[in-house]
Amino acid sequence: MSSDNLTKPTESELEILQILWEKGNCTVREVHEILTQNKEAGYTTTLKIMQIMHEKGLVKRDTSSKTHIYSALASQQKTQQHLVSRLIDNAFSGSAARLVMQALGNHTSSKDEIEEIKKYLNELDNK
Amino acid sequence: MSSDNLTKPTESELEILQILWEKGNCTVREVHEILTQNKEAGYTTTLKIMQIMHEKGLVKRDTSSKTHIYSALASQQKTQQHLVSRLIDNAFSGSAARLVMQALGNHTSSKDEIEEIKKYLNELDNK
DNA sequence: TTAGTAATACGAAACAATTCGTAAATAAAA
DNA sequence: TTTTATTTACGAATTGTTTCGTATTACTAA
Repeated sequence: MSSDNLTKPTESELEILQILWEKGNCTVREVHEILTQNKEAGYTTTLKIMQIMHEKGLVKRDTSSKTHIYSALASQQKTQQHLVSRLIDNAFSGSAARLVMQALGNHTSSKDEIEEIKKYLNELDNK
Repeated sequence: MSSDNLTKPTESELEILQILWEKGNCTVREVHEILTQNKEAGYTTTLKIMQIMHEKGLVKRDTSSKTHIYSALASQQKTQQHLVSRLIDNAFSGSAARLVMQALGNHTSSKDEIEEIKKYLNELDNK
């Protein structure tokens, strides 16, 4: 499958994708500024990874001006779906329920969030 | 932190850990047989990975007889917890609820599983 | 005892991801 | 125009993972 690349970003690539998903269009500089709020990294490192992401088809870029503008090509929905499925298979013996309970148990979720999930479960029932 | 290794197994290591979590004690041969039900791999490859896991402290082994007996040292619970947290931070902007819904929406979960999760959510409410 | 089988140990090759130095191109400022 | 700063491009070093060939050791059966 040629779309394999689209769903298997590395961790560094994921960090960048998250920024692009949220911001839409970004220069390397903008992405780099956000990245380095949390961790150390050289500018050319960020640049290189984004160039590789372009080669892989994870992002597209507008090169009409000297400073290129990047945006995500990999869909947030599909990427998340793929990562979750892999984790379920990989570490939870294929049981989505076990992953869900692990996720809810240890990440402090607000009452609102829990209500939302209940609503969601009821909808699943009615199918 | 020295326990970092315990919670960041590679994918190959996770495959093996899953087997050890389920079976308890295993020889390399046993693990290898199970692994190769799903994918190709040479015996010495499986062996090598298990040896590295031993160096890293992910597994322990009994070497009193020629055929070594391996078992998991990394706790299933802690490893899963760590992986889920990372995924939530990494790909779901920190929202456990979003991950949960993604997980439930795309993995076909049985009615029993869904009931179990509902029960679990109600318990969470009562805390 | 000898031949064959199955195990471990070890090292190195192959591959992928990350990091960064340096050069070249472009644009902006002096 | 000349200098300075910013950007891209490229290549190479580093690190980590996976894979496997080969040697050695121990056990089993002929």
